[in-house]
Amino acid sequence: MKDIARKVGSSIALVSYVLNNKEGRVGLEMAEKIRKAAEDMGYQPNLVAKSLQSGRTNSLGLIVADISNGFFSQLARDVEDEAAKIGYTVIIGSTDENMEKSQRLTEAFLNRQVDGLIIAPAAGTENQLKILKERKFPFVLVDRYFPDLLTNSIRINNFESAYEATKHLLSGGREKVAMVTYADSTMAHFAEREKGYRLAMKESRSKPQLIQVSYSNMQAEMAVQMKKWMRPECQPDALLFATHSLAISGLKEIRQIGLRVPQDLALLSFDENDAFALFDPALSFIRQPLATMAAEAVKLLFANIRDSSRPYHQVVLETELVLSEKDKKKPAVRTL
Amino acid sequence: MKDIARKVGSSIALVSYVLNNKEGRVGLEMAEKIRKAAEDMGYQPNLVAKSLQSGRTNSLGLIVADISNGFFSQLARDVEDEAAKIGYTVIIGSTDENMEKSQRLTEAFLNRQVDGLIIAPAAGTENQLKILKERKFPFVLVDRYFPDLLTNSIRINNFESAYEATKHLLSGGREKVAMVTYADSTMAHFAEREKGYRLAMKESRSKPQLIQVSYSNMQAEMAVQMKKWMRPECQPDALLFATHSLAISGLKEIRQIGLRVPQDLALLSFDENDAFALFDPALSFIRQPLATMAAEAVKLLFANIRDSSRPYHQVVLETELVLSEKDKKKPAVRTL
DNA sequence: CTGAAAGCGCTTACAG
DNA sequence: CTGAAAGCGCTTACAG
Repeated sequence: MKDIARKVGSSIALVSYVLNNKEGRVGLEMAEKIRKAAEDMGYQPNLVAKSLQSGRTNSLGLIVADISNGFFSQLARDVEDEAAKIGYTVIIGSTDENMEKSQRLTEAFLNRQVDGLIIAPAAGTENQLKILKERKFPFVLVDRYFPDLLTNSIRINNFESAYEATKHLLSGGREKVAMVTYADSTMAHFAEREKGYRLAMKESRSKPQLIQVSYSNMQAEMAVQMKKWMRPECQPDALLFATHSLAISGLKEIRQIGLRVPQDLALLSFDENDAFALFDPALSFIRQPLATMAAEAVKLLFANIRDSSRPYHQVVLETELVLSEKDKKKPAVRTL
Repeated sequence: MKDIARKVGSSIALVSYVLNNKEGRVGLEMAEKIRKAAEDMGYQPNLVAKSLQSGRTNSLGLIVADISNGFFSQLARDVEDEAAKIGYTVIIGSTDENMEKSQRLTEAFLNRQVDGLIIAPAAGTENQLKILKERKFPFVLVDRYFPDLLTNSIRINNFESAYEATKHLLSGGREKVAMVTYADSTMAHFAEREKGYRLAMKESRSKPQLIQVSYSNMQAEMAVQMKKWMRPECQPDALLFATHSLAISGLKEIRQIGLRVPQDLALLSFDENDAFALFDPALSFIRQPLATMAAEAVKLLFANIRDSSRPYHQVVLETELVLSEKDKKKPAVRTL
């Protein structure tokens, strides 16, 4: 800008006005000269300087468990596209479900002066969120949330989704439907999925059975659990997976053990994944509306950025039970 | 910093020195007071101001085709981890293989004053890269590269990988190995994969056969192509997929058509994917060393940032042919 | 219609 | 050992 001003013999202020299209104030002739010089010299604004001045960076932080996880990478992509529409850039960080990493990421992003955060919070991060609330810093939770902490949030109807999915499995003539979920998870969205499952089981007078593995040692524990449960004398006849990661991990073991699907075992999972379509038979699954989730998250966040004392909004989205061809056509019959 | 200075009754300069541990110059007593005040007041540095002053943002831009693609999301995760080690934050953008989007992203990232870029360049973006070169802006290409444009780059040995993979398919008693790749792609890495395939075919006196689909309309074209080629009279007995996206798309059609793997068709793909392990039989694949790729990319970029006239480095990494159990045990026999 | 000046939050030579 | 000052590249009241 300094160079442009020197070249056309004006003040830096005028250059700023023209280049920001605030030129009610600037002479037409001068404006034209400035625009031309800027073009010729290939002027590109320094957004860092702009941010320091304006207090806004037009960037937002996205904090997820793991960006290499297909669920979050798709969400990230959708957030990227939504953010781009309003001129925002996205910085991404992965917590690995670890409180300390979450804390570090949050601080790093705040220091970088992001205008807001979209967070799929890790377990145990309520306090970090509370502090953000107290500071009136704009953020929106996605996927997960804390029932006791009022914030902006986007989530799916976890309870109903799990309930319907379990009902579907039961309606196929299955009785011993087990749910595969995370051990020792305190996250409300998993608890709700479990509750939905339990209610459906209760209504059909079946005994609920959880198969649990830890997040950090999933595959090894899945191997142990599957070997333990998939013996003829106690074997479930259907499994509901709480996430696609659990399903993929579980499918590997099921394949290994040599169980037949759906004869021995019917399967249904939360989330969508290429592997589900390619498994034989294709898995039915609960599709989350990720694009909508991203759009709503960005919308809420942006509204919160504009008005930091805006009331909290909670958006609950509906899922879709996507049945594979085989699941649609032939209600399963236990053949064991 | 101003508040801290006022509270302890020092100048802002001193606060800066102490908080940046450059305190050979500051009295011990004063230093201690400042540190305590900073702690009490919960001081967090404004990195935007720091960046404006220093001319460095400690952030890097990662430009890929699509962050929701498993290959790139894993790469992004590895880059994130490597960058974090040296205090860098990663901004991610997706080009959708589109030149204009690539241009916009590059400009946006430069305006945000990223210290450098890691780019999986889209076709036709040589000129954008040339401009970066002329400006001596630090960047590193990953995955793809342009043979006629000397830059920092990390890539795999595409030619040899495809050659070995094709050899493997041929060694199983197959003859009509076809390669599935992108139509009208001008990217060198795909050309090299094709060359490796062609050489292996030539050496075994087999006729090469390409099956090509476009990136933007992959699934629909894959359906057409697969129906066209997978008829008994002309059907290949093995397929080499140039990327995991092509493989997943192709597998869906193969499943649809009802071909038996490996009896009718042996399969092998570049890249790794959960779906490969869960397909029956599990697919053999060419594993790219993504973590190493990310580590080398960040290392090269960082060296380039420190020394912008550093000579260009080209790193070529080796891949690993990962054979599924079935591929290892029984060499396939044509049973059609 | 235009310019000089202050300021965003920090760093760092410079002078004492 | 410490403070006053200039400056990073921009924006925007203010005064003319």
